[in-house]
Amino acid sequence: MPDSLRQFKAEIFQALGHPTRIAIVDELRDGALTVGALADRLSAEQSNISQHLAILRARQIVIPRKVANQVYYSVRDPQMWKILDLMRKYFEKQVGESMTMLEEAKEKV
Amino acid sequence: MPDSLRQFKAEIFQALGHPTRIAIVDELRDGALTVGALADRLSAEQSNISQHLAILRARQIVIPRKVANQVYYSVRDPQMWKILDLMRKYFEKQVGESMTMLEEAKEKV
DNA sequence: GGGAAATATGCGAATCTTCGCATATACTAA
DNA sequence: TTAGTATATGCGAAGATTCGCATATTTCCC
Repeated sequence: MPDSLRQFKAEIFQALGHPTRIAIVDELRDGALTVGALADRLSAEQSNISQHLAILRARQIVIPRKVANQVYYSVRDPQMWKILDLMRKYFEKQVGESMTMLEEAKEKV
Repeated sequence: MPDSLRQFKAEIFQALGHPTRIAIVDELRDGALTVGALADRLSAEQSNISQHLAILRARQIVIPRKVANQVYYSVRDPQMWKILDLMRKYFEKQVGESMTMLEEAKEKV
């Protein structure tokens, strides 16, 4: 794999490597939202959300659309959902396996 | 989405958010490798690779198998490849769109 | 047991991240 | 223009990451 691809992947992963940013991307599933709306929904400081959006924007994960006074953010590429959904499946599988291991351990007592 | 899932996703993404760790996971596609082999292939310090492996291990992305003197690492869940592959597709689509935009910009000159 | 090889860990320096607060900027409406 | 709302940015402190080097630990072999 070329270095450039690794670098790109790492940057995207890193951008997604924060709970608040995951939450932002998730909130945008049903369509664009303003910064204020995001801050409300996530109970976070406006400046904090704005900073996280700046990171997502820099990686082109999210794009701004200015309407009058406000800025609507939306996820640029719907494929991003697929990545999150795949990660959810991964999570469920991991949890399932952990449960199985716990059950097996219990039986051994 | 529950907070726990967000937290989990963020932790996995963050673990993948470094070029060296992407490279490690990629090198393991064809099977387990020892720490030394990884350090060789990636031209990195042994301790550095070991530290990155510790991070991947903590997130259960990678599992160690001790054989005599050495430790073979392998990726725990093959679904991890799917996530990386999806990210590659995402990359290719993004690059494609950037190229298109460049072309369009060129035509306007 | 003693020495060598493979891996993990401790440490400190440099860098990066994250947050809240204050403030700048952009736009609206009167 | 002035006041008000929405968003972005600057700043500094606290904490996290990353790296190389030195060293501890484990295992092997003689």
